[in-house]
Amino acid sequence: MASTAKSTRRTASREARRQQLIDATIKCIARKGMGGTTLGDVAGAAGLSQGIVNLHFESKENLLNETLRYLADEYKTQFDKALATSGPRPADRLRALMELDLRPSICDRHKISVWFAFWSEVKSRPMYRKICDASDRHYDAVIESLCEEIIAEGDYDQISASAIAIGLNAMTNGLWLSYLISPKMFDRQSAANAIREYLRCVFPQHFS
Amino acid sequence: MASTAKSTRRTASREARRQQLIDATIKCIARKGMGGTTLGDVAGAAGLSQGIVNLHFESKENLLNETLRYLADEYKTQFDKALATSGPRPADRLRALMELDLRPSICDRHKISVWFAFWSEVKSRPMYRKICDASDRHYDAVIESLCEEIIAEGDYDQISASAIAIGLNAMTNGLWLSYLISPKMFDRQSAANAIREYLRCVFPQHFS
DNA sequence: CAAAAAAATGAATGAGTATTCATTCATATT
DNA sequence: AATATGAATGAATACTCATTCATTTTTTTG
Repeated sequence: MASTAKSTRRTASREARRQQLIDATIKCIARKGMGGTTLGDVAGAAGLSQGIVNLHFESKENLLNETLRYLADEYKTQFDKALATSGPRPADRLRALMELDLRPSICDRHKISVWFAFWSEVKSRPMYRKICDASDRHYDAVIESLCEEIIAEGDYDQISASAIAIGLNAMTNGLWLSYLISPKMFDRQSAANAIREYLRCVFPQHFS
Repeated sequence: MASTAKSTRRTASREARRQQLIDATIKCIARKGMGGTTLGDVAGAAGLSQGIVNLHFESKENLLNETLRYLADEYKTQFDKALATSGPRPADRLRALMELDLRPSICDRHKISVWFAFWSEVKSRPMYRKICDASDRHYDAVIESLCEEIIAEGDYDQISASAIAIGLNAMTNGLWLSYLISPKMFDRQSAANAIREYLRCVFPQHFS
């Protein structure tokens, strides 16, 4: 069953329980899609009872909002950490960010399908857009300023940092989609190749 | 409306009715998301009655499969046409394909959100994957062989046609996502810039 | 034109689902 | 040991939605 391994406690702190339910939600959306996920499924996956989600989250809508917020926070944490632990040179930092998106903990088919589930409803649920938009702009800005530094360092003329940043960001998201649709054909390896080839062509002095 | 202008006929050919319902489905998914779309909504959007979908499609599952198939066919038609009407040189043909993905009839926020809705359920609905996977591989193969021709033509060393094709494909899909999430910030213009910049760096002799 | 066939309607059905709430139970406090 | 607290349960409720089907409307056929 699902409630295993945790402990023999039947009660947990409010925060622990909420996190457990968010984890279960992610698992269910990956397995059955956003539309196919019921509160019963979520409670079941968490090894808990029927009414538990409403007890901790009031409504399904709220649970989904919090789940997206968790995914966004989780990504931001890893993003910041990747930047913090990377070398000082802008090329190293950019490389670290690109590697981040292909790390197994992030480039995981289950999680990717959950991201797409939320993205697909961005148009009908303003809250989803709000959460995604804010983060995305931030990542774009960071990558763009790294590109600017690299351009300033090297002998690169007539290259638009903004266009490169937008393209890089788009490429990583698109590679996730390829992996989601054709996991056999587009593994992490070929995705890494595509990004490496891109960086090699744009910034030949820095990436070779 | 869809069936208007023709005549006062209240009945339409089987094919016309099916298409009308598929159009209504696309409209509903764009407006309310995949999960929020009911058969009542679809019938209403088509200006027809409650049971109409089951009459023409047997089941909701069937309607959704056919809708995805229609989207895939529609894209394939435009893809083939773009290739057919483009110049003979591989660089021109590649440019034509890239422009295709940014054409308003394809890079339309409603339609994009529907694509994402289907993609997000690829993992839980094998049929969706089957439909998407086959087309995607074909487009990748075409783009890859164009890249190979371009590489053979020019003085490009150590460039992997496969990696470039995968990257290009991923980038266009990713740009759709950016447009979906931040339509104000990522318009067609900046998307076109990102692709142009990429091609300029990879194949400088052909794209400048 | 009459009869038969086909298309469309929309009310009824029943399965499924989010939400509520009275009750149970584990834990902490006295 | 007795009491208090609030987490958790799971049956009951209210509601939504896909599907069915008896009936009506339209088209086709002989």
